[in-house]
Amino acid sequence: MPPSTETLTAERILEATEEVLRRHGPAKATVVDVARALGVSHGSVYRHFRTKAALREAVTKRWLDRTTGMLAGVAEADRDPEARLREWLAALFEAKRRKAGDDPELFATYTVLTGENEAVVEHLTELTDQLTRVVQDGIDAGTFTVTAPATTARALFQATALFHDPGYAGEWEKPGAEEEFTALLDLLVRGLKA
Amino acid sequence: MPPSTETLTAERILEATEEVLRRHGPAKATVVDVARALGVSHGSVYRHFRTKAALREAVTKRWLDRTTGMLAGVAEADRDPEARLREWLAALFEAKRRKAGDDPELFATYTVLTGENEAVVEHLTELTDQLTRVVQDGIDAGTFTVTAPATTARALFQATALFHDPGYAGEWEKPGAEEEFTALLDLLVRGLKA
DNA sequence: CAGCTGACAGATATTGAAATCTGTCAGCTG
DNA sequence: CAGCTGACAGATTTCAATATCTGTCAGCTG
Repeated sequence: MPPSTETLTAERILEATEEVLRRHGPAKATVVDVARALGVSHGSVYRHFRTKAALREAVTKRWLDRTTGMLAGVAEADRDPEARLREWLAALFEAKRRKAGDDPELFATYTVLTGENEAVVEHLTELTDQLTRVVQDGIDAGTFTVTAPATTARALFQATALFHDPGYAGEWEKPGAEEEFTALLDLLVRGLKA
Repeated sequence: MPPSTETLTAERILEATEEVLRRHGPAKATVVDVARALGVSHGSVYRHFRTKAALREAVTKRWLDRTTGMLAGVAEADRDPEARLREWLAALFEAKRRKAGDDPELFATYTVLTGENEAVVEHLTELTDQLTRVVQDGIDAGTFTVTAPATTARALFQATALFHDPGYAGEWEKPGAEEEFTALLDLLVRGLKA
């Protein structure tokens, strides 16, 4: 609507794309819609993003990076490793649950987007790397008695998939979910400390 | 094709339905197809199953019960609880992986069917009940030091979702899958024995 | 008369023609 | 001339007409 006199930047296109996705959903959001929202021709959008897929990937990466950044803070906090591990996994669960609960349609939109992207692979790698660092610290501190931090971190991440994989979003608001998460976390921490 | 002279039974209808599902897939398999395969009118099928959904549910239940029965044998074997637990989870993973690998289309068909049914809830309950018995035996034998067998069994089942939930079937044939499964199982068993 | 048939109404799926979208590019504009 | 436009070809989506399916039931058949 606002034809705007500002220069057309990748950043402005990404913002407009998010808005169009929010309004129309992943199936109906078109590059033409994005151009219209910016008051430019769709050819201009293709000057900044080679394909529609590249544009969607960039928006997805942006969204995933917000979570990654938030969790990095929790992972690096200067506390004892067990508390940090518990806090990190709880923060991941809580962040996902909040997003899914607050705006289910937008969450569904991003679930579709992450499903069609390769960007999500890097994201998962980054998250398990953060977890690996926490596990390593726990080993160094003598709290955890496991030997392979990277393998263990992957196992922890996979074991808690039910509480962060978007495919299970429907389970997150059920009554016993919090208790089940705690029970699982307790079992895993027992395993780490042996 | 064979109009058959035998009586029309629920069992024969279920077999024909499985065959039609195998041939046409879940989206295109119709009650008319099933009737045609049996050489009867579709009205006759409705004499045995009130709705198409009921028919599909019966076929699904049948399929799920095969796995449940197989695992019951593993769960009841007279061995030490830790070995039984490992064997049970490995058998579950192996059974799913084999089904998905041998006939991906049929597996996809049943994945759709289980997704639309309530029958799957009972199935999951039955499986966690089997696991609970193994955990209980482990506690009784003094091998496992956890306290709540049912809660722990649910945690174990959820933690291994990546290796039995059809949604992750694509991961099962990847190179490191077996090692990741073992790593996770080791961590969980450590937790049980504390 | 128990069990099956086939016609029927309303719901759902298929189809193909028309509309829209993606990605390109020659040329316009400031 | 750097950046934008708008027309275009081919791919994809939409939409409405048509066909098929689901579930019922009155009546046929052995």
